[in-house]
Amino acid sequence: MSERPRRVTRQQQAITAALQGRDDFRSAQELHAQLRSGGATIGLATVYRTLQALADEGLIDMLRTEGGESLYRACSRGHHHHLVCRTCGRTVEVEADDAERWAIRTATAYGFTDVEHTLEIFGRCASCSGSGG
Amino acid sequence: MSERPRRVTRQQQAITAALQGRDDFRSAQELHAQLRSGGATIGLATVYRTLQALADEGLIDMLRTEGGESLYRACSRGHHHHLVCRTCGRTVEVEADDAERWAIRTATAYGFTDVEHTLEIFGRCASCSGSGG
DNA sequence: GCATCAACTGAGAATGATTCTCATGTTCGT
DNA sequence: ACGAACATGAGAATCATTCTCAGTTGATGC
Repeated sequence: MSERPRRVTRQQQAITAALQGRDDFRSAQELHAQLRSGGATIGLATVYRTLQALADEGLIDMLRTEGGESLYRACSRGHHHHLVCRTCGRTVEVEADDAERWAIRTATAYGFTDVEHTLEIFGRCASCSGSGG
Repeated sequence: MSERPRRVTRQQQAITAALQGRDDFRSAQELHAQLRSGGATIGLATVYRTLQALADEGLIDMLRTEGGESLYRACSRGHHHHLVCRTCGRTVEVEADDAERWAIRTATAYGFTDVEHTLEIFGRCASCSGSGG
């Protein structure tokens, strides 16, 4: 349960910087491509490792698309959830205190411990609602 | 938006029967292995196709594990969510009317339409809490 | 019962994201 | 600067899922 010491490397700084620069979710693959095209020398494995480690420590935010792909984003506050536009990918951070409490209460009621939950809302945002149907 | 006509084949019946027989979630791979070891002649692709088609029509229930694997189960009622034990895999169906309403309300408040959501709760059930920690 | 045709099937290849391997490169403590 | 442990990265390996396409089978008409 204790976090291991982590060395400060050029690659990790590059990843962190790339995340800080923007506020949209990106996959490890995208991030890797962007870093490479930005001149950085970094391997895909390192991007995956670093993103997972950061997400693990709660330093960045992660969500999984319906296609099973993991997306990452620089994340601010503690625990929250996302409203994702399935057309343009825009995301809105939402706080889900109620839903959260409900999840924990429900799980506890059934005798479950060590409870975690995933909650993502997918839809079409106002800008994209007009187009395809 | 209209469901295509579907022929009644031996394979689909086998899959449906296998699902009806039990009440736990299984992956397409597991289901395939079970059908094969049960003497059925069925291909993996068919299992995947059929499960997806059934889930698509809402005839069976599907959830995605944290590892990104899709699990299926014969499903009764309409929309609901699951409480999954991460140790023994036991699942409890829970109704999440409140959480549901919250999700829709929140999404609508942000101008989103065509809203869907995923909500899974993972934890350790009472039977498994005693063991490993 | 038999022919016909389109939908269904299935073995294996293809795909695509993620993880693993392990030799090499870096960081950190001294 | 030195050494040792940790990090890196190119590419292979893994693993679930999807695709391909020729052969099979169910539904239908006669």
